[in-house]
Amino acid sequence: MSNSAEEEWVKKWESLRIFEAEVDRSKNKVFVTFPIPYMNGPLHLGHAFTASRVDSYAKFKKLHGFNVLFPQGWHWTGQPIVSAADRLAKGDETMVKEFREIDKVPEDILEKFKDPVFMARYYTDRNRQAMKKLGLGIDWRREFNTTSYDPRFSSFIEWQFLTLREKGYITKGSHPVVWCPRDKSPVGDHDRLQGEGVYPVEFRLIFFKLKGEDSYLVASTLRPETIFGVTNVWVGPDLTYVKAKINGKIWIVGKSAVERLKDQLFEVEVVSEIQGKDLVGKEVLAPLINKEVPVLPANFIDPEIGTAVVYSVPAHAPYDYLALRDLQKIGYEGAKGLKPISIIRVEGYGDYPAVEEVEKLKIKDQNDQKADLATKNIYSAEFRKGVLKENCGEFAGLSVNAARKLVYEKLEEIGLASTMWELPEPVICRCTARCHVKILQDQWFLKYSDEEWKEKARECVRAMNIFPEEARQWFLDVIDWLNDYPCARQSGLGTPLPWDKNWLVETLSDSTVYMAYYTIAHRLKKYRPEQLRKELYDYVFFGKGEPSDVSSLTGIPEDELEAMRDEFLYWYPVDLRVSAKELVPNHLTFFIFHHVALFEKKFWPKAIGVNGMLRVEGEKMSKSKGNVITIEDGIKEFGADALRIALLSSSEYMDDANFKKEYARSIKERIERLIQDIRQDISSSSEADLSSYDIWLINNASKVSKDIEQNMEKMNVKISVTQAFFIMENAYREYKKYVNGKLNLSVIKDFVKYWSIMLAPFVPFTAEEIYRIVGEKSSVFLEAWPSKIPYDEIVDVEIELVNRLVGDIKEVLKLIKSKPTKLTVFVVDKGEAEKISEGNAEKDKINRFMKLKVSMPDLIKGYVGKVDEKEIYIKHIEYIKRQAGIHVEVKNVSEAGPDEMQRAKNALPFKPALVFK
RNA sequence: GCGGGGGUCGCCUAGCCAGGUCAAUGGCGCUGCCCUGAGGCGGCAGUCCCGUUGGGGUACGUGGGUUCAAAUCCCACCCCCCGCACCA
Repeated sequence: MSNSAEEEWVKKWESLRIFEAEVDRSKNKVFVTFPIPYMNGPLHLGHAFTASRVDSYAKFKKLHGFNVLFPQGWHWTGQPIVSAADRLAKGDETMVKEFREIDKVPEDILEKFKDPVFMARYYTDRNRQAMKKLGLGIDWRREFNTTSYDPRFSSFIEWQFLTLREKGYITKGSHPVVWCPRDKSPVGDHDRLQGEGVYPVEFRLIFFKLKGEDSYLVASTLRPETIFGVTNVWVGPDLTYVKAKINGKIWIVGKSAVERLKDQLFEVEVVSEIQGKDLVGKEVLAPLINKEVPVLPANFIDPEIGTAVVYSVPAHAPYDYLALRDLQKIGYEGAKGLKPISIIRVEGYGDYPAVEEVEKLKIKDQNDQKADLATKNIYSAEFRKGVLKENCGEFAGLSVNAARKLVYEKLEEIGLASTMWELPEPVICRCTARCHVKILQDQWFLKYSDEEWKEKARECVRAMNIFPEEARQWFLDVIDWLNDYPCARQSGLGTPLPWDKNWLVETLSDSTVYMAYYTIAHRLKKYRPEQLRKELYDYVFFGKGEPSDVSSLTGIPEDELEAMRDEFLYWYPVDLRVSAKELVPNHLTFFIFHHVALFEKKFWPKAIGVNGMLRVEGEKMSKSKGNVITIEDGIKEFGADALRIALLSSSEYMDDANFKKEYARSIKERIERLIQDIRQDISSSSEADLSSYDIWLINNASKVSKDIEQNMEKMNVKISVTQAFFIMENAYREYKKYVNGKLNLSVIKDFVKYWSIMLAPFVPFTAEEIYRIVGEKSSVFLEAWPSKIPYDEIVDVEIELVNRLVGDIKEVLKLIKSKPTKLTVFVVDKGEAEKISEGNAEKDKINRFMKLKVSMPDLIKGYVGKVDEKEIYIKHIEYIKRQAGIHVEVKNVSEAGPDEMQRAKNALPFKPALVFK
């Protein structure tokens, strides 16, 4: 179908207000939602995939007489739109290129993109068009965007957060983040040049008192339990260290650690600087074991990690062993006599795992990259299976895992340990600065760690329908795992926190209960934002207060307030929300948390659908790969309906979907051919008496209709599309073959009309087109789903038997080499069939028949001996002849001549014998 | 590492929850024939191996097990994908 024909239908739906949802208490309602997409670019096929699934369900429900609400809003909250605008303003070439070439933004528009709000508005307009063209049945009157540029929506977010705070779900606290010291902001994964997936971990700081001095060399480690194997302490001879007063002690740490310690709320007062080489040679006291060990030089130390002081455990740490070996190789005096001390027993290694690994991997020295791998191997083996040896005092016999915690606690107790956050691997910001960990203070958190809150969320998940079922456990796991979440930011777009206007409600937090806002969004548009006070929402959502009071407070008429309350009570809860699986651990779970926090149980979400991620030609879509296909382009190339089928039938459950252009193209052609064929068939056929084939055709529609009903209830859209489109098409083609082109007009009209309705949820435009061909004038969406199409099983049995016979004939014809001109089909005599099926015949025959029966479909199994097989074949003799391509006659076995009997006697019920001549 | 999902006949994909109707669905590709001036489109047939009467053999990541019977259930292993928090 052409794009312009599709657009005509969009206009028609709008003029008929087909998808505008009004409260109607005579009908049951269904409220479905698709997450608001972020407006920093055009929507792509990933969005189209999920949105089409939602839409199919909505339309399916509508055809079942439900009053359906499917609204849509836009997400503007957050940093990326602002960042993109900034980069554009600075003339960032790759950014310009992306906007021009991938997003296809016209030049005159692009110039204005340095204004982020302009950009968001522009994409919102474009994407609304794209969604309309895709045929989504959205009630556009209820649209909004999520920032202060939509002040009505902002008033709703203010209500939400004030209410959450009142209920005790918001707290203030501090939190470690990956921090860029140059940008002075947290650095997420996507903002990094290097170090993706690196997160803060806790490094233990261990204090080694300098002999004869009142200061401590502070070593950092991930493995405090190894203190029992310490042989020396390493410093970088060329690095600069400082003496600093921290928490009442004098610490000696790398100079570059000072800023990091300060960012982690340590009060640092630098006293003096000291060179690493001046520390070398001193003696320090290892805590807990009270052993004097020397300070030695090493060059593997990264001054940007930890304190630039490392204590040495050469038995279990490859770098330590290598550094020691390097010193001993050059005959370094201070390293003489130092030997690894084995303290951990671990399966797969002897006493000195570090030595073994170094030798196995043939590591040259401490500058060899392979030492990293050796370290990882030992770390992981010892963590999982290691046990502390007898030389570890009271910790002997403990697992490494347990000892790590206990040793640290003991050290902390005696005041000789502390903790700092650190990045285990370098992280480089996009601005090229090296990042470190900063503890942010005075952050606002959503208390997802709250056990009572979690329990309510679990209760909601347990009661909900979740499609597919596998996703349920995932939600429960996420709820367990979830911790307090910082819900406000200081940059980007959004709604200011009502009680602390320096902060903006962040993007995953302001998109959790907006579905409630949809119910009244169109009514709020009549009022000024300042009228939309907390009391209004309290009344609409909680029924709190009197309409008269709220009316005098807000200036909104009482009847209008009641109408809003009515909308909410009618539409809520959300009956289905669908998204891709990437949103399970965040957005969808937050959606649950906020609902159970704010609303009473009857308004908790009813169902969530989760689908896989969409790939294009087997690859993940990304701007850098340049393989992003926008909805606009997809529609232009394939048409909305072909695009929808290609997407909807690309995956089921949580499997990743794969979009292939070639496939979409073939669907486009099929749709066009289908419409053409139907048009032609209807104009060229005429009325006739009802035949078995006619009934068979309608039977197919009947079965498909029921199958789709069952599958759509479980959000199994792929199989439903297959049924509605492919199975129906195949049945139709098969029918034409049976009747040899002589279609029965009223039968195909019925069939096609049923078909148009069954297609409507999936390919709305095609459905309308076909619906029109059978002579209907308005819209297929005003029809009712054909739930009660008659079904005649005996006809299906007939056709199945005929098909089995035809299949056998073809198989034999393929095998025999002679060219027969005539076929006689010998059918078991009627009484005989019953006897065999009752087990009253020759043993061999019964055995063969039992085997045959196992391989029979249930459909025909029950009819053995109960239908007149011979009569059936005679009835369909024309079709059988056509398929066989030779003359065919049907006889009973008892009618076989002597020359035929040898084969004829092999006939079984539902398996006639074939004699070719 | 932790959690979730997967591995099916050249490629993609159905079936697995409720074991027999499974040599296994559909599409693409490929082969032959028809249509066409030719090509595309379309139609028909075929596409694991063997087989002159509808049969047999081998197959559903690998290796075991349960069962009269396993792609389907159980166990172990290998491999792939997706999340893992200040990011939408």
